[in-house]
Amino acid sequence: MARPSRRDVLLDAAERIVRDKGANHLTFDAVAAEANTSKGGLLYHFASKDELVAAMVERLVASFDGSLNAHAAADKSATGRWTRAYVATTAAPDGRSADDMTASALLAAVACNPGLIEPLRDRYRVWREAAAADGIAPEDALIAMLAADGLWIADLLGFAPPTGELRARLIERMGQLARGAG
Amino acid sequence: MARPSRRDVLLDAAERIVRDKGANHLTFDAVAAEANTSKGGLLYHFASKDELVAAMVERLVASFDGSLNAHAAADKSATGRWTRAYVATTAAPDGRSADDMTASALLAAVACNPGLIEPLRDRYRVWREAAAADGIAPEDALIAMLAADGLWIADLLGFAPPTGELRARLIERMGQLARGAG
DNA sequence: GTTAGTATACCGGCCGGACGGTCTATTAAC
DNA sequence: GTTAATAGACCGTCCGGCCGGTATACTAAC
Repeated sequence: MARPSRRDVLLDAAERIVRDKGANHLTFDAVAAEANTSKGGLLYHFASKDELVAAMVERLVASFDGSLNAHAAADKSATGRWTRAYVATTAAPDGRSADDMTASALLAAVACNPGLIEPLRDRYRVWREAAAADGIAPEDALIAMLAADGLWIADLLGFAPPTGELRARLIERMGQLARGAG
Repeated sequence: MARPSRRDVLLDAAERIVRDKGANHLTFDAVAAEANTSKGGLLYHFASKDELVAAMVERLVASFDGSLNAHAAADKSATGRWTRAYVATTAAPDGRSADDMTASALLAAVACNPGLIEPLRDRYRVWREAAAADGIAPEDALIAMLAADGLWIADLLGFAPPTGELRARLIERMGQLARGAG
């Protein structure tokens, strides 16, 4: 991975702030300090707070889409491919919970300006369509995706996220649904 | 227990603010104005913002628990009872759900002070235990619950929430899982 | 039944600090 | 020397929280 651009460094800092201190502590001063830069330098790259948060969301969407496509491309079976790719991208196996980076973008957006998640909504429409045309029962594909989202939220907010063997069986079960073997 | 109604009026106002304007617009001034009262009067009931948000979370937990127990009590079959109760409480049949309270309290807590959702975490541990001892495969119970959460999030954030017949089939499918007929 | 005392509920001005955003100066790169 | 990038002082506003004061209601002494 090449040296991250200044933009990415700043976005990383913003995400760390949200993760460690909460979305309402996402301020220019805090982000600049976290990134060891100045407010002016930060403002040069993101002219407003909405712009900063929008960039966080944009990066999250790109990252998720990339992972989704990679999983789908590596999947040999066509049946339920996109559903499996979605589940694999969203639901972390164990230990390492869902990546805080994507969570930060989402939390920052809903706290700061709910309209900023519109790009995510657009992508969701596409992802759902892909899963609906995946060759398996649409409601099975949907259950697998929604359960993956639920697991991600449970990890993120600490809502008794399943661990160990139960988690493994859960993810295996989601895979079953995505294979049309519900 | 009969809480003083004024408290509930103020909490209702706070929820409306979060729902209509976003979590970062939840201010004392805004809540007081929304409730047609004064900032001082509001501060009399909630000495700090954390206290206000904590009360929102507390009310949400009580409400959810009440609905959960009501559904469970009305369920004739013991097998998968708590799983079904959880799904029924969380996943709205169609259209808008009565979960403004959950959404507002959760968003406010996450934005304001993530530590304030601790009571919710505690309850989740209990809910999960109930579902795990529900007489059906634990991973099936878990999938149903997580999918219900995922559906709720999709509704809340507008992530292509399923509607109409697909949604009906989805909820029916969750019911199947909760009956042990996965 | 009036008076004094006390508790509850509420009002709204005010302060200090934080925040989003602007502006000008400075440095780095080529 | 021009441009990209960074620095940081500064401004107006907003926000959380405090505080002095008011109104009502209840109690009890006399």
